[in-house]
Amino acid sequence: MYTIKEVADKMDISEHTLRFWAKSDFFPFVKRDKNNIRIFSEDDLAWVRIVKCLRSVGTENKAIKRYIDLCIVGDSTIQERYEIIQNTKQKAKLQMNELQKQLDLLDYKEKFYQNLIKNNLKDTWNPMNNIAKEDVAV
Amino acid sequence: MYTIKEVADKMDISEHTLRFWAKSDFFPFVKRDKNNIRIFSEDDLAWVRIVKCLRSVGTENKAIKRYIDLCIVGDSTIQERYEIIQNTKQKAKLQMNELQKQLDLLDYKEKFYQNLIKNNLKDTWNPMNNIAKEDVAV
DNA sequence: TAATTCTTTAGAGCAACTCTCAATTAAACC
DNA sequence: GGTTTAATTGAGAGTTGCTCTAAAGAATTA
Repeated sequence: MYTIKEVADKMDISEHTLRFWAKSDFFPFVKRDKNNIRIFSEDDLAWVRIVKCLRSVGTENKAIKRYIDLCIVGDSTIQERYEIIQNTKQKAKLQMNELQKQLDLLDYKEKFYQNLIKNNLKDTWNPMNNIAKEDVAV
Repeated sequence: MYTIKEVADKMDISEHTLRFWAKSDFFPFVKRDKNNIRIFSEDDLAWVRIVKCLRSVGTENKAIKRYIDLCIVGDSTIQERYEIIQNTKQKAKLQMNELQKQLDLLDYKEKFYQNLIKNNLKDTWNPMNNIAKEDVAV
């Protein structure tokens, strides 16, 4: 059993965000103690985990709520939930490819600056051509 | 030479976003034609590319503007720009790891639902335990 | 000439946080 | 027992980064 702060630390999500998510009905089964304090069970942590997962691959909060509502309905929604997970996975893979491309560009940039520094070169940039020619590639 | 729409198509960024970035002074060298229409050169595209890169790994717009201003200053800022790129690359790598973890969870979820469907099983979820036990792992 | 298309700017609207603050309660200290 | 300290709560204001709308002005097309 965890307080919201413990969940925040454990899952690396801010308390503010967890409260915002709670207010958005993302954790419909979290109980309160006699002082109205939220107490997360291990099962509740699994909900936090899937919400964090969906959110961190860009799923809109409205769609997350939809998924949660489907879970609550039960068996009859298994197929739809499966499709949501499939589509989300597909989106996440595209994000991977995109992120790798950006990493490649950062890599190129890093080497570009390394070369300038190592050889004590001047940046060939000037206001007339906007950017160093060597810097345009990739 | 490209209009903003052509840049939008070419770079897969919305016109709205490009205009917002332009208003944020991210493209200080884009010229206008006699009708005040923005004309992006190939060099300007390189700026768009690096802005897109920094943005898509989560760099704040204020920090992007700082990087651009450093570029404009010229040679004396090469070291600082190098460090920005290094730090950004590091951040992007962490994002890769995180994204891979979320992909792993989606993978697990996908198989979980596949199994339910294939074997015509019922979701063991019920309101008393919040979530299917099989669904808690990872 | 009129309608349509494209671009422009200003500014409203929106999603998803992020932060502040006052109220409540509990625990720790004097 | 009284009081400072710490944690949690909800309401609501503020922020970031878009996203969309609307009106104005050219240019192209019918």
